[in-house]
Amino acid sequence: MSQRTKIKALLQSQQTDIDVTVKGWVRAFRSNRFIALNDGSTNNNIQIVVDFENTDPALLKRITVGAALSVQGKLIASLGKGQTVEVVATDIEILGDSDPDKYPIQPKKHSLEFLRENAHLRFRTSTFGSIFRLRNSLAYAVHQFFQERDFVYLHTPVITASDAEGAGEAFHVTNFDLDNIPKTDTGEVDYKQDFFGKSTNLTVSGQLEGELGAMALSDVYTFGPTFRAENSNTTRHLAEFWMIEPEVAFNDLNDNMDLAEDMLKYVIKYALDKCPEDIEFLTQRLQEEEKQKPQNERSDMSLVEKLQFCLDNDFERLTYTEAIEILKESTPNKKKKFVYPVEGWGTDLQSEHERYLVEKHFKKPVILTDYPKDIKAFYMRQNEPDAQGRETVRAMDILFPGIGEIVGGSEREERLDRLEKRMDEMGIPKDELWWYLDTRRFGSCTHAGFGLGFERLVLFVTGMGNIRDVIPFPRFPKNAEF
RNA sequence: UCCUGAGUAGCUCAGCCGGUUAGAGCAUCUGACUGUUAAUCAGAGGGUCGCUGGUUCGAGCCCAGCCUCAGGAGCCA
Repeated sequence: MSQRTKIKALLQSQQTDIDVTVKGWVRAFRSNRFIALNDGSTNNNIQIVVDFENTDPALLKRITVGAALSVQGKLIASLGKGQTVEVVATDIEILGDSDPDKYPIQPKKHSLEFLRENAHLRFRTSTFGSIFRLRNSLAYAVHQFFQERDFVYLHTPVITASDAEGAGEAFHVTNFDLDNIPKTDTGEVDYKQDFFGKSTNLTVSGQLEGELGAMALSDVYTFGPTFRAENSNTTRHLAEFWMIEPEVAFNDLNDNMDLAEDMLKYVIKYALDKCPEDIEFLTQRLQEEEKQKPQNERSDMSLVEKLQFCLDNDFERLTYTEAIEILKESTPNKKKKFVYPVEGWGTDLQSEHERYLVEKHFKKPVILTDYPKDIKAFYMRQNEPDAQGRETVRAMDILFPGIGEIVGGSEREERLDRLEKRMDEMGIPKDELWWYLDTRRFGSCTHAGFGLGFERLVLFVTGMGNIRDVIPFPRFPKNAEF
C-alpha cells in the first residue's frame, strides 16, 4: 500500500491528476457520493468523490460519520464549487466502523457543555481541532523563545514537601492505606511511616526550586503541570494546569517585565504565523458566539484583530498606587457602579477593577507593579517605604482583556535579613525552607521571575471563554473523567 | 465555598393556570432523488421529564432535600 498523504498537504498540492492514499475520519457523507474526510492535520476536509453506482451498497452503508477510512484515488481539480481539489476514489477501505446510532458527534453544532462531557471525542470537531493545534504551537513557541535566549529548561519536582509558598491548597500525596492511617501517641497522623517519611503534596509552583537553579545557571525556566486543590468553580481556574516559570539571575523588576512582554508577544506572533487557518476559524466561531450577546457586550475587535493589537502596542505599565488613583477618579466608582467601591490604599483589586483598567481605561494589556506588601507573598523584594510610609513590594501582574491576571511575578528578596524577618512576620517556617535561604547565604544576588498560566494564554489566543475547553482533559472540582 | 439560573428524546429546546395519550427541529432508520457543501423530499422508531421524599383526586409543572451543569464572585495562574 502506498504511503498516506496528510490532508493538509493534499489541499496545498500544486500537482493534480496524481494517485494518492488518504486516511482519516468521516465528518459528513452527502448524497451517497461526497465524503468530507478529516485527519486532524488541518481543519479543512478533503472531499472524496465516490462512484456510488459502481460501489457495493454494503460498503456505502458503512461510510458513516466518525468512521475511519483509507481511500485510494486520484487527486483532481474539483468539479464542484466549495473546494479546489478533491479525490476521486478508486478503492475505499473501512478501517473502523462508527455506529451512527451511537456515535455522539453529529455534523451539526454541539454545545461546549455537551462536548466537555465527551472530551474523548471532541478532538474530532473543528473547534477543538483548532484549539489543540494552537495549544501545541504555543507550547512549542514557549520553548523556542527561551531556547533562543539560552535559558535552561529545568525540571522541578512534581511531588514536594514544601507547602510554604502559600499559593493555595495543595493536594496531599500519600501511600497510606486511608482506612488505616498510622497515628502517633498523641493521635496525629504519623507521616514518618509514609513513603517519603514526611507530609508531601503535589507542587503548587516550581518557583522556589527554579530560584535554586537560577542562582547557578543564571537563566532557567520550568514548563510543567501544577496543582491546586482550591474549590474554584470558574472559567479561569483548573485543579491541574500547566505553568511556565522563568527565573533569571541579575534581572530586576523592569527586566522581568520586558521578558514577560517579549515572551507573550513572541508566542502570539508565532501562533498567528503558524496557525492562520485555525485562528481564522476560531475568529469566525467567536463572531457567531458574540451575535448571541447584546450589542453593548460585544467586542469591537475580532479575535485576529485583538491578537494583532496585542503585538502592535506596548503594554501599559503603572504602579498599584497609580492604578488606585485612576480607579478612585473613574466614572463607575463615582457613580457607585462598582460592587466593591475603591476607597483606600492597601486592599487587593477586585476583578471588576482590573477589567475596568484593561478593557475600559487603557484598552490594552496592563502591567501593574509595586503592590502593597501585605497582600503579596513573602519572597517578593521590599521597596523602601514611600513619603507616606506605605510599604510595597516589587511585584508585577500582567492583566489581559477578557482573561484578567495571566502573569504574576516579582523581583525576589535577595537580602537574607529582610527575607527572614518577613518569613517570621508571615509565619513561614524557616527551618523547612533552609535550602531556599541558603541561596541568600551563599552568593545571593538580584533576581526575578514570573509565572504564566499556560491555559490562560491558550484561552486568550483561541478566544474561548472557558479554561476547561483549552486543556484536553480538564481537572476541576467533582470531575476527573477520562 | 457564596450568589443567580438550568436539568424534558442521541443533540438543541418548547411544554399555558396542576388535568386525558408529553411536542418541535436536527440526528437515526426505511424509501425516493443524485455534483453535494449543515443536501433535499416522504414516512417510521425513539421518553425513568436529574434523584429522593412530600402536597394533591391528579405533578414535567407546586414544596423540601440532594446531585450535576452553566454564568458571576472569592482564591489565583
